[in-house]
Amino acid sequence: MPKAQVAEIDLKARRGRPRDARADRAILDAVLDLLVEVGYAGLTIEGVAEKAGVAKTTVYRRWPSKASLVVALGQDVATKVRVPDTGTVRGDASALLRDVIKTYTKTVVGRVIPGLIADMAENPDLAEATRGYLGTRRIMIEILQRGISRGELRPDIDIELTADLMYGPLAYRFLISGAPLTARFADKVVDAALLGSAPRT
Amino acid sequence: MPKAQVAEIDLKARRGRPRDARADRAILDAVLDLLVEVGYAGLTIEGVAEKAGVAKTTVYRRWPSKASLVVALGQDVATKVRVPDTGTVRGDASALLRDVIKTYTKTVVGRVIPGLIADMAENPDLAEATRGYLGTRRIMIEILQRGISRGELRPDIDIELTADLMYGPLAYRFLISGAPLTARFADKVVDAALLGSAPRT
Amino acid sequence: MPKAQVAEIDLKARRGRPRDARADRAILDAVLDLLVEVGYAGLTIEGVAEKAGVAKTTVYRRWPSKASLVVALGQDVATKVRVPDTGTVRGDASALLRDVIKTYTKTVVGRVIPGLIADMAENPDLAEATRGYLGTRRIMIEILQRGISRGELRPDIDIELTADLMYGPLAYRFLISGAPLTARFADKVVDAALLGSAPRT
Amino acid sequence: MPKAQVAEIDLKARRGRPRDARADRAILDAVLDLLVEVGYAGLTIEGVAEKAGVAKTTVYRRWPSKASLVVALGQDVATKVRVPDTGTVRGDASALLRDVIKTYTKTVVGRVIPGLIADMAENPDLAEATRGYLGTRRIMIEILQRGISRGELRPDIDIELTADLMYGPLAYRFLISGAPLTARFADKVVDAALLGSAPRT
DNA sequence: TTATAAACGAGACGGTACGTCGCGTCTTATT
DNA sequence: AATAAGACGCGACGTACCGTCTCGTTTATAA
Repeated sequence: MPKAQVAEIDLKARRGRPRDARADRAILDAVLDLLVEVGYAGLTIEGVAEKAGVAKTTVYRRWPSKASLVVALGQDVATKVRVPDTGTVRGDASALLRDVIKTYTKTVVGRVIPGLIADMAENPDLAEATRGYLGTRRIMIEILQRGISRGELRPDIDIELTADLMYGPLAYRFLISGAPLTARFADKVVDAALLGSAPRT
Repeated sequence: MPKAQVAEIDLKARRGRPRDARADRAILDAVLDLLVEVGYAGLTIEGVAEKAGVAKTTVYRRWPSKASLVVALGQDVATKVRVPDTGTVRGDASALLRDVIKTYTKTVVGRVIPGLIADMAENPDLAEATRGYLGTRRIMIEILQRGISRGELRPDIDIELTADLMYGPLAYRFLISGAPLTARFADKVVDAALLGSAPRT
Repeated sequence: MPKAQVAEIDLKARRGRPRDARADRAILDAVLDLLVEVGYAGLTIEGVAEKAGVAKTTVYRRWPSKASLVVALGQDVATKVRVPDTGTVRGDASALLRDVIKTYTKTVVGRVIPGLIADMAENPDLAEATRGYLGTRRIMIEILQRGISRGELRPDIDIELTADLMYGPLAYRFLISGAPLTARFADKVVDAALLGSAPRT
Repeated sequence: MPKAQVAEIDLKARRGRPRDARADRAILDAVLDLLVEVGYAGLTIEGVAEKAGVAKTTVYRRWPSKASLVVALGQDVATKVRVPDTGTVRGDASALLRDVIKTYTKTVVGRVIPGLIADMAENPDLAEATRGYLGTRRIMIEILQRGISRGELRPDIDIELTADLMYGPLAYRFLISGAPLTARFADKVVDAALLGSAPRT
C-alpha cells in the first residue's frame, strides 16, 4: 500500500468524494497485464488508463509517472520472501539467491528491471522507493548477521561487501553480460563470497 | 576494428554516391555533445540531426535508433584501454577496476549506461554490439590468465567467475544500490575475488 | 446549415472538455490566408497549424485532410448568394452566371477549385460535401422553375439539361480550355441554353 | 513524340552515349501501369523509376515532373480518333461525344484528368501541352465547319460557342456534379447545342 | 585508337510534410 | 473532492518523396 493512503486514513476528515479504491486495483491490475503483454518500454499511462477502464486523470492523481506506477505495483505484489532457514549460512544464502534468480528469469520482474533502472538513474526518489522493496539484499544481510551470532562466520567480516559479492555477479550477468543465470551459478557465487568468512581455527 | 568496416574496404566496389564521411563525424560529434547536455533519455534523433546540421534521413540511413547511435559513438571513441602491467595480478586488477570506476563516475559514459541497458534488454543485437566494445572485462580475463602463467594464481580457478566477482559488485553499486564507487572499494573487491586463488604452498 | 451541426446542438450533453471555438476560427482564418498566399497546392496542414497558433493535432482532430479543411472554410464563408430577380429568366440567369464568373476569376475560389476537384475525384464524401454548398446551380434551377410558373418558359423543358448547358461551358473554359470568362460570354451562353425554351406561340 | 526528340534528330551530330529508347518505353509503360494501379495522385516518380527498372535520374533527364510524364504518355498512346463521318453533323457530333464519354468513363484517362487539371492550373506550359493532344474538341470544330460547307448549318453560327455547349456539359458532369455520363446524354446535348444552327428556311 | 562526352545505375543528400503517438495539463459536467 | 471524458499544446516519431548531387560504368562518336 502506498504511503498516501495511509495518510488518508489518518486525516480521515477529508471532504468531497472519496477516492474509489476499485480504481487503484483496476489500475495496478492493468499495469501488470500490460507489463506482461508489452513490457516496460511499451507501457504507457494512456494504455493503463484505457485497460483499467479509468480516466487518465484518475491515474495521474495517484501516480505521477510510469515508473512510480510500476513501483507501486511492486510494493503491492511484493513477494513476501520468507527468510530461508536451512541451518547454515551457506544453505540460506544459496536458497535466497536461487529464489532471486527464479524471480528474474521466470517472472515479469525480469522484463521490468532494466527499464526501471534507466528511470532510476534520472530520478533519485524513484531509486529510493525501488530499493526499499525490491531488494532482498537486506534479507541476505540478516542471514549473514545470524551466521555471525551463531559463530558460523567471523565477526569482523565486511557484511556489506559480502552481500555485494553475491548480488553483484547476478546483476552483472542479468543486466550486462547476458550469461545464463543458473542455480549452480548461485552456489558458486555463495561459496566464493564466503571464502574468507570462516572463523579462524 | 569492427568487421563491418573491414568488409566495407573489401567490397570497395560500392555503387552509387558514396556516403559522406563528414556526415558520420558531424553526427557522432553531435551525439556526444548532446549526451553531455541532455543525457541519454533526453537524446533525440531529431536533435542529433539538427545539431549535426544534417537531414534526419541522413541519420536514419546510418543508424536505426538512438541506442545504435550511442553504440557507434562508443566504438568510435572507445578508450583504447591499455592493459595495466604492475607486476602482480592484484595490482593489475586493481588498476583496471579503478579505471573503470573513474570512467563511470567521471565521464558521460556513466550517464549513458543505464539507458543503454534498458534498450539492450529489448534488442539483443544491440546488446551484442555493446558488449563487444564496452567491456573491459576481457582485459581482466587476460590479466587473470597471465597470473596463471606466471604461477601467481592456481591454474584451476574459475576465471569467468572471478571476473564476475569483480565486475559484478561494481555494476551492482552503480546501477542498483547507488552506493559510492571508490578506489578503495575496487581494492576490497579485488582482494575478496582473489581470496581462494593463491597457489597451494 | 449542415446536419452535423444541428445534431451537435441536440446532443448538447457532450462530455469532456468542449472544443475551443477559437481554435476553429483561428484555423479557418489561417486556411483562408494561406490559400491567398500559397494556393491550394501549397497549403499544408502543418502550415495551417502554425499560422493558426494551434497544435497540429488540434487541426487533425477536426479535419482529416487539407481538402476537408478547405470545404469547411467554404461552408463557413459560403457566399449567401441572393437569388437575382430582374423580372426575366434571361436577366436572372445572366446575372447569376456573371456572378459566378466574378467569383471564379476575382477571388481565391478560383485558385482553389482545380485542386479541390482532383481531391474530390478520389474522395466521394468530399465531393458530396463540396457540391452541397459550392453549387449555385440549384439557384439556377430555381430561376428556371420560376420561369415556367410564370409562363415564360415551356413547362416541358429539361431543366437539368438547361442548367448543365449554362454551367458546363463556364466550367469547361475555366478548368480546361482556359479561354477568357467574360460577362459577354455568360450572356451568349444563356441565350443559347434558352433557345428552345420559349413557349409555343 | 516530344519536341525534344525531333530536335535531337535535327542536331544528329550529338556526341556521347545516345539515349536508350528502351528506357523511354519502359518508363511510359510503367506510368500506364501505375496509373491503373494507384491513380494519378498515387503516382510517384520514384515509383515509376522502380517499376521501369530504371534510375530516377534517367526519368528526370527526360521529364521534369509527374504531370509531364503523364502528358507524354498521353501523346504516346493518343487515341488516333478517327473523324466520324455519318453524313450529318448531328450524327458526327453525337458519335464523337459518345466516344469521348466512353474514354472518360471506361479508361484510365478518367482517373487521370482531375489530377492533371489541378497541375495544369499551376503550370501553364503543362496546360498548353495537355490541350494540344487531349482535346478532341478540334475535331468537333472540324465537324461543324464541314456542316457549314455542306449547307447543313448556318454560316454565321458561333462555332466556338457551339463546341463549348457540347464539351462543357460533359466536363461539368464528369468533374463536378458527378451525374452519369451516358450516350443518351450526349445526344441530348448535341441536339440542344445545334438548336439554333439550322439554316433559315 | 584513343579521347571525350553523354547516358546510365545506384544511391546519398538536405528537405518538407506526412499522420500518429504519448505526454502532462486543462476544462467541463456528473457523482 | 473525485471521476469520466476528452480537448489542448507539444515534441518526437519513423516514413515517403522530392529534386539534386556524386560516383563508377558503359557506349557512341570525333579527333
